Amino acid sequence: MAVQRAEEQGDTRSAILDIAERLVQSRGYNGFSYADVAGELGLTKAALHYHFPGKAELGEALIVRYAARFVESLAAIDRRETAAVRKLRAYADLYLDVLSHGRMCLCGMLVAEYETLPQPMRETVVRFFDDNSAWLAGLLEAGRAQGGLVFSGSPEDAAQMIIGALEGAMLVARPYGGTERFETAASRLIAQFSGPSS
Amino acid sequence: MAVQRAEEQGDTRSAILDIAERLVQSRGYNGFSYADVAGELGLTKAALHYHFPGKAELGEALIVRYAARFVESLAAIDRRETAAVRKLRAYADLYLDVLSHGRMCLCGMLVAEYETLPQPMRETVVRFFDDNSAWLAGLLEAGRAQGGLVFSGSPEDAAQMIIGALEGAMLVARPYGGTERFETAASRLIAQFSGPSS
DNA sequence: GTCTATAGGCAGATAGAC
DNA sequence: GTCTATCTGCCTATAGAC
Repeated sequence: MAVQRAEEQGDTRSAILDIAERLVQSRGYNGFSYADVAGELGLTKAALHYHFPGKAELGEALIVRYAARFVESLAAIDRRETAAVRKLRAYADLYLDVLSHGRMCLCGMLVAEYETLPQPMRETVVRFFDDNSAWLAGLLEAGRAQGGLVFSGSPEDAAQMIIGALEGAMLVARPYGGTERFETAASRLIAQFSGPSS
Repeated sequence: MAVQRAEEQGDTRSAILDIAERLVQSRGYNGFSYADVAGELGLTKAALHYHFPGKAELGEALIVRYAARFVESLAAIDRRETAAVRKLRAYADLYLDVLSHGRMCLCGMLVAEYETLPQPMRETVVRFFDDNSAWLAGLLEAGRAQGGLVFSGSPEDAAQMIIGALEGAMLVARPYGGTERFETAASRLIAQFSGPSS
């Protein structure tokens, strides 16, 4: 059955991505190896090279999938929430969900190792932040127009500040365990953009 | 001359630390090697092992020196500035100075790789953040009492939020080059703690 | 203090059988 | 698709000469 073969192929590829994603999010791109992934999956390193020619292609695929899921999550927020403050909270909860699994944001981890990344990975990581910034800036601008959000300066600058604050809060929270540190920081951040009424 | 020998010994040791520090701040602990340092210094790898038995000891020494210098910078701020808002600005400028050399905060980089670090390095990295948090919390508390700073919640929570925001702003700013992104984010952050008068 | 030489291991990657 | 076998290179680290 061609369908089942395709599924199994997709399953192996997905399984590789799942394991590699977790390893990168916890140990970094330079902190994991093909041997690590193969060992967990019960395959050999050579089998991995069939699905991904090299570590650079695997890394690139990781970012592409992660970014696509993030974009979908943003679209889901737009469908689910109407109030700008609630959208902002939902955005922070995306980060919280990652941290609750003991992980760092994939792109936050990779941007730390930026200078060691192959060029294609660099560009895709930066695009992740640009996409996030654009979505957030749109949200902030609309929220200010509607009166639900209050802040000074440009929406773009505010968006970049929020992204940095959330990434940094995740980064520093991890060694302390749990999500308390992040949640406290995120709440304070959101409160700064909430109007006096809410 | 015993004195000169001691100086030269110290010089080599310092030179190793200088190069290794820059490499870790730009490439990460798992992104540099003894060969990199030895190559830049014009020595062999074996010579490095005379000064630092292993990579773990070198890494530990890096954090200890970096943290000591940071503590000294905090003391200098306390001597130089009186207004809490100006101290806060000076604190952010410590981060800005690092970024202006194209580097990430040493401990911000290491905390990303936390799970791969030897235990002694882990503890020293966490202590860096605890020390920063304590100094900042004291500053915030005094500033609020004197009326120069305005914020809600505990000084400790606010301090942790500030540290995370500054580390994250550095992290995300690097691939874009320059310091503009960081400065914009830092200014917005500080403004949030400034009273309406200033 | 620094060197040469070398050990032992793991990295990413490839060839070819099945 | 996955395997075994292997390659080349780099890694951290050590021994011993100078």
